[in-house]
Amino acid sequence: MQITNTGKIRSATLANPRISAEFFNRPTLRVARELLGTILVRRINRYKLSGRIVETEAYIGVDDPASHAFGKMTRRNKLMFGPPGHAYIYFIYGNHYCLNFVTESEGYPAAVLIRAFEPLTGIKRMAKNRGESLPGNLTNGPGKLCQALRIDKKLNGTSLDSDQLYLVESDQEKIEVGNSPRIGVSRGKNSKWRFFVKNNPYVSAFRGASR
DNA sequence: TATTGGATCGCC
DNA sequence: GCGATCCAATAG
Repeated sequence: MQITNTGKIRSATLANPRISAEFFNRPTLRVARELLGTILVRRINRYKLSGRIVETEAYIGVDDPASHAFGKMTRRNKLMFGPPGHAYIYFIYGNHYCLNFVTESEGYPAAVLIRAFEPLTGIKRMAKNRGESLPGNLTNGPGKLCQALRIDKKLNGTSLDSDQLYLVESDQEKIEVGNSPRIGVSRGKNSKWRFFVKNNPYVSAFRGASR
């Protein structure tokens, strides 16, 4: 713990530790599960937006037919082949961005999609970014989350060591985790690679598909 | 160069 | 349940 010369405790020393790139250099299913409950922080200038991750999905290897990395490396997916602990962001359906974190060792293409988080700080600003007032409808879906946090292609490839986007450990008690097939995929429906915090109201809305 | 379909969302 | 909207990948 550091004390400044005015006797104040530095707030940085009180903050929970950051999650390092090593956390992501592990099997993707484990990373996807263990990301639940951690805190995602987005800093825009001096503003801090943060929330607790409550829903993720894993995309693993060139044999996963639902993954962008299915088959081979392309211009879009090449970050998935890169080093772990970086953001992979893509644009989809002509309207939305999706945020992923690259996992596993360099050369093996895998990532975890962040589908939803529970807003903690900067909620008013997230609401403004979304043009939406209902707190439960700000970040309960991958496209909504990116809109609320102003995440777009400019952050593609950002390291989680950066100050714009990073993760910190949470001190919350244990959570109950559920899993299911991934949402919105046309192939790879048999793999139950979606993970979510049970009974958390900020998990994405059910859409006929799975839960 | 043209075509096709998508890790979504909001509204009908 | 459906259309918006545009980019990336693939086929030609």
